[in-house]
Amino acid sequence: MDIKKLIVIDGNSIINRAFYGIGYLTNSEGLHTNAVYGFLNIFLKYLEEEDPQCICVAFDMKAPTFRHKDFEQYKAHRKGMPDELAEQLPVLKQVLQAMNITILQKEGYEADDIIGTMSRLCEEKGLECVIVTGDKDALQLASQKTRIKLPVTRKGMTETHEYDDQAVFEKYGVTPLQFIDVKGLMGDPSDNIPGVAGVGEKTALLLIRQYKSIEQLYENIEDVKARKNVKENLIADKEKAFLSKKLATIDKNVPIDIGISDCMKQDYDTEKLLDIFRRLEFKNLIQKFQLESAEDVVDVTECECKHIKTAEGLAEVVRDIVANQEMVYVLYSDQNHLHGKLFSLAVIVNGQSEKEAYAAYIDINQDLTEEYVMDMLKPVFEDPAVRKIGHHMKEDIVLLHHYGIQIHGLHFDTMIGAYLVNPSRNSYQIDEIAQEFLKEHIPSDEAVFGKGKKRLSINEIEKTTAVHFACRQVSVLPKLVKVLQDKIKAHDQEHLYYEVELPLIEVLADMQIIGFKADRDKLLEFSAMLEQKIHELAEKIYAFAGESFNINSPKQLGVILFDKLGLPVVKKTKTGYSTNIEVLEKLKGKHEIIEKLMEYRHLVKLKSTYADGLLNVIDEQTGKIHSSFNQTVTVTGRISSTEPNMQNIPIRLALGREIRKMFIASDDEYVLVDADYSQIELRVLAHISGDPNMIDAFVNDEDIHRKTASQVFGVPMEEVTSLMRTRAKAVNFGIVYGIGDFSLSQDLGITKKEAKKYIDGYLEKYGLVKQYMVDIVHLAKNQGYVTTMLNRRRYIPELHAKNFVARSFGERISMNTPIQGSAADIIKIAMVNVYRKLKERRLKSRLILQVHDELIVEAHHNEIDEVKEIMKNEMSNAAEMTVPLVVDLNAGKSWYDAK
DNA sequence: GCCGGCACGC
DNA sequence: GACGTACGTGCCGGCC
Repeated sequence: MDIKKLIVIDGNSIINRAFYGIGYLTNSEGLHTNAVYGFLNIFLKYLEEEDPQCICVAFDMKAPTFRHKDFEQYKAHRKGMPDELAEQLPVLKQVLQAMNITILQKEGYEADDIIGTMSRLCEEKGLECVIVTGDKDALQLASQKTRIKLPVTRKGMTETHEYDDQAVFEKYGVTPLQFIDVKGLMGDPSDNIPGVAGVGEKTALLLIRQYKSIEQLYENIEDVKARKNVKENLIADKEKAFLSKKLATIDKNVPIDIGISDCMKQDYDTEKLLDIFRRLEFKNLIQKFQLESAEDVVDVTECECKHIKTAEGLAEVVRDIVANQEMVYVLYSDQNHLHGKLFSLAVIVNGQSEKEAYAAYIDINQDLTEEYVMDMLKPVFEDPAVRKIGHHMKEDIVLLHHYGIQIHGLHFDTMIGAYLVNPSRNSYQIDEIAQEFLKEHIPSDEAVFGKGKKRLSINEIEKTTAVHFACRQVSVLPKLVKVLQDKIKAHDQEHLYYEVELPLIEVLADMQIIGFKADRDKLLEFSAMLEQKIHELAEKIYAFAGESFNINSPKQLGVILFDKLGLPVVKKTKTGYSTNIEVLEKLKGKHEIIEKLMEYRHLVKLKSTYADGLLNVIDEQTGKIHSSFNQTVTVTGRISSTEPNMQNIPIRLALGREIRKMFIASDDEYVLVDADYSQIELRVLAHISGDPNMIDAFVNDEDIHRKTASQVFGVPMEEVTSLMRTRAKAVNFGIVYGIGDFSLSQDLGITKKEAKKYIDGYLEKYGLVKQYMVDIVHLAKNQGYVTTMLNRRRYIPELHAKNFVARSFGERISMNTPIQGSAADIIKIAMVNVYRKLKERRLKSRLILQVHDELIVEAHHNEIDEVKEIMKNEMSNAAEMTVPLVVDLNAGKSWYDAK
């Protein structure tokens, strides 16, 4: 292979960035892994981008360098790296070794010097050199052949700034080599390089642009025109300037005995790499590198697995299940749950008396027909005395429903269990939680079935693979139950689990099964109307633009607005001009096109996401929308909704609100009853903080926003203006959602300072709220997590971040999560109780929707008053609080009318 | 198939 | 003063 390009990574600098960039990540043994993980992601990204033939990573060594000999204070005050980072350095080196990547380090030199040396070697051979570092000092190495890639964090995103010599000059107006002089003048506090007092980056750049180098600057020192004290300082600190320049100069002649050809890319040592990645629990990297196939992952103690093929075999399994009064199972089906087809199931039958525990795999085929299997299993699934243990049982309930089976006796759902133990995971797949809680590896669903278009169902893969996979999956469940039960008990979450979350599974399944009737014709009509208006608007926009283009493309729109029409650029995104609503608001009045664009955006959103989006998910057989309500997605304990998301149906703007007219009762016998909590979060806050002022407001049923305005602005209630009330409302909102002064200032279009003033004023008037905020952050820091009224828990590792942004984020979510999470607890209790009451009284009415603080029951017209009473009672009595829980009720034929 | 920009709700 | 700010889901364009 011809060598054309070398990529050289500054190991210390990149791992450092990664460490501070990724808040917190450990494997289940508590070994910190964030820095290694972040490093590898950055590393892989650049390898992909550059596709070099040669790769090396340079590291600093602990030993003093030549710079220390010149200047003993060099990096003197630098604190050693934190232990959490230090422990990851050797791990990273192991990973790199397993990847067969050359590691360069040399006593007495810094990584920078080694990098400089490698770049010199490249230049001499005429090769391209790409340097990846987080340290701007490396810019002095830029040339035609040498590019510096500098990852920077902007708006929470990592993006890369890339420099060759020209780019350096364009950005700074100095050449790469002059960059050394710049640093000589300005110094570098982080390395303890002194520089010249009072000279920062701005002044240094100006001076070097003018005088080209420190040497020439001092030759002409008399003529230097600068602020008086700058000149004085330059003269006084002359020695320091030269010393600093020397310290800042990268040594490109480090004696290393490794050449570029020694860095040739080689195959990874996959076995070693898999081993390390497993220990670090880098699951997605294992997949990305394709380090394991489904068969490799047998770490689970093999259990006896019976492949049931006959009616007699099935009968025996059923007998054993009934004898044990316990059924641990996993169902395998196609993905269409509402009308899904069951292909097979795996069950664990626990050891009873002399009989050994065993796993059984039952698949449905010619010998064991669907009807037969269902007939056999129905009594077992429906027997509440047979304890059901499964994973994601809501889907099982939905799936079995159309087979006419109602699962009873839910005993433990491992997915929900794992969620309560830690709601911050982004996946609760069986293999992942088995890894975390049992340290057992089993193949992932994706590894066996594939994903996306290529995904297969279990009856399309090889039989023995299927049987093994299913048995391994089901065999971890009993063990998971034990571990999770212990943790739930230790966390004092048994009430939350058994009385709230577990019964809620059935409620959510029912909501999904029943669905919400949608008016197809009206949606079609609405869509067509929007289509027409969008078309008209588009024509006007093209006319203003002088050409037609894709208005939906922010990229093309940016070109039109800012390049062609010359409107001022308000904000940029990572990839170009920003054209979001905030920007458009600022441009309003500057050009007629803007208002049309805003309207266009609004209509397109309504048409694509709502009108057409909803039409797409109306079930053909039922004519209803069967949203899936997920119980393990949010970190705060709220429920989420998908396909479609029923929790973001428009309400604020009149036209959008029309959409709610298309959600209707399923037939003439029914109406919708909508009940929503009034200010539930603020009431929770009043309760939790015990603030008498706020409690008073709710006990006396005052307008809380008005009251807040009166408090914060120091005027009597009746003198509160609508502007004051709006602002107070935003502050209340901010407190509830845990936003900071920045977001509040954005929301209100005021300065950050003013926003801070409001928040401070608020906390002063509600003194115990302030006390709560202080206490909760303190508590969270000490114990590592916060809890809600029902002991729902959220860990907040960000509180220990060194990075200010991450830490403040941690503080805000410490304050906010107990509020939002307790509100979620309360409405979940209410849901379970409303559902129960409707069942107990054998009513035809049924719960069909939850939107965070709102419940909708589709009520039979003979039952409306009873339903209202039930909802009101169960919702307002869901929790004992020092303030009343007020519920607003409405009934109507459509969601629009019922709200 | 994935990511970024944007926008809707609470 | 830094730094960029809740919780979600879904659509589109643009890139691979």
